[in-house]
Amino acid sequence: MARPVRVRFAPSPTGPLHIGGVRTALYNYLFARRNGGTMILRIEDTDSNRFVPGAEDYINESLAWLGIKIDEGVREGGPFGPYKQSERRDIYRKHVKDLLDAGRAYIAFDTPEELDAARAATPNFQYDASTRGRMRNSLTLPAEEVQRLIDEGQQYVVRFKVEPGRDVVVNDLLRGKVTIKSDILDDKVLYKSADDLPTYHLANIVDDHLMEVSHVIRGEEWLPSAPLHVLLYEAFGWADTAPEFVHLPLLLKPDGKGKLSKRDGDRLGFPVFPLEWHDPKSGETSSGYRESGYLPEAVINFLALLGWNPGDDTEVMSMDELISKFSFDHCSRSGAKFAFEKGKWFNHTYIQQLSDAELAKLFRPAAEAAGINLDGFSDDYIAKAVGTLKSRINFVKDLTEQARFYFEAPTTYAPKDVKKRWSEQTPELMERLAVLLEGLDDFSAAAAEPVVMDWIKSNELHMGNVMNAFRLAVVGECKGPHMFEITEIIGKKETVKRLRDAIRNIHPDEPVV
RNA sequence: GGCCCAUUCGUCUAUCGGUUAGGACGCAAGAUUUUCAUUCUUGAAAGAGCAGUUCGAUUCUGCUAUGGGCUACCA
Repeated sequence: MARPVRVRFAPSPTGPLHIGGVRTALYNYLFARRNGGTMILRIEDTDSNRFVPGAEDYINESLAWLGIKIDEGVREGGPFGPYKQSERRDIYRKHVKDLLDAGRAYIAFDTPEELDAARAATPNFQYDASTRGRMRNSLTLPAEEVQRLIDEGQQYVVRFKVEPGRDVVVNDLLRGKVTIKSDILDDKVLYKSADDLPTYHLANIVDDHLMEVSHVIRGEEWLPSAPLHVLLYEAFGWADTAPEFVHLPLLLKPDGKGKLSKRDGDRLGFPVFPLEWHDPKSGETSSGYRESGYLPEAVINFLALLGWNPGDDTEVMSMDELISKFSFDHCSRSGAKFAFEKGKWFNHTYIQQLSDAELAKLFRPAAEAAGINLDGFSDDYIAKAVGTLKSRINFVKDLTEQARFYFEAPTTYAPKDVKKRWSEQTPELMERLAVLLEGLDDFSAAAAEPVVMDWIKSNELHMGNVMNAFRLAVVGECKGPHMFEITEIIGKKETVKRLRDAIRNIHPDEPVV
């Protein structure tokens, strides 16, 4: 019974990888690593109509960014290739023929129009044992006629012949035995002559068998077709090596009804894709977690906990910790609303674990995008600057607003703060402060702060008024890190300059727009 | 319509018949702070409903309700 664990993630290249798909990939990966198994990436491109250029690269890049490592796949190779279904036509053709020869499948010539007509004529029409006898297929047509139609180049499909009157049992690791009657299954299309490609169902079973997949871990949307897959394994005579099934609950909309969709992200302002995606057809751009300033570790951690828990209260876990704790025993069976608020918190938490230098590195591209000119500032300066802001941000991109004053002197001053903190006497007070600061030799926070505090005390000044006006002059508004951390970083010259600029430029009496 | 799956605070979840139903996010209040945050403390907040099994049900069973999925020559 104990055979090597081999799992696969099998997306179709029909667009960017959805965050729900990412979670499915993650659970496959965690399970594989936990059990010393193999992670396969198989590209299921059997729908030639929906193929989207760039989607496959996107999938690879996304998984790489997230740290989900593939052992066997199109790029990685492996002993069970090819790993792209469109390159496995010969294999599928052979297996379709096997099924046909064994009488487990048949050829059907009904056109889409004829099928539509049948559906319109019969309520709840289904192509199955009760209707196949009156359709145009190799069961109803004479053999010569079938051959003639094929020779004529008529397009056809191969349908699976589902025998009615059976209870089909799917053994799901999460849900136990799910039993359904074979009567409600239809004769699914397994192969289309039009593009010489199988449908998902056939390709999936053949590949999983040939690739010796031990566990099929996929979304709940596949549960209804799982009985068909069980029947297919039987028909091929592979029932004894059929994989275990795990049907994962779906990711749902944060509000309202239904499963999470691309639209929800646009509507509620969070990404539903790991990476930014430019649709080659529509030309529209969808935001990604990476470009939105999420750390891959945070996305992984957040996603892992949407439908799984380690069995205790631990929440912040690295990939290695997730692997060491992962088990389907602690997987939930119900859909999880995608509450991205907690994702923000995870990102905040992971940012705290970054060193100042690491954060500075991430800040650079974000600053550039926001039009902050970092030229002339040393790595050390930037690291110190973002370091003072680290605890205050959820995303790297939050820095672009909050860190700006480290690189550009304020040109405007928040009207609300001016009104509250800048009185008639303030300019004179600030000039005295500027003079005091100019006289300092050591401008470090540790040295400067006590001097200014003493000055305030000995002159019986109001600390709140002094410090807030000071802050307003240096930062442009009354918020930000500790004042003397700021002044230490920007230095004496810049601090004094900003003080004098403010004295010159702030005019609280002027009406502000 | 048919079939299948699910149902604990607003959200993600713990509990594997006996608990004051725990944690986290978010929210509120307080403390800290020269500002804004951070941080810390505290608080409000849940077993869908009805039957049954049982000495005892959030936990097991059934029904109802609700939510979700599937019902293509898409995956």
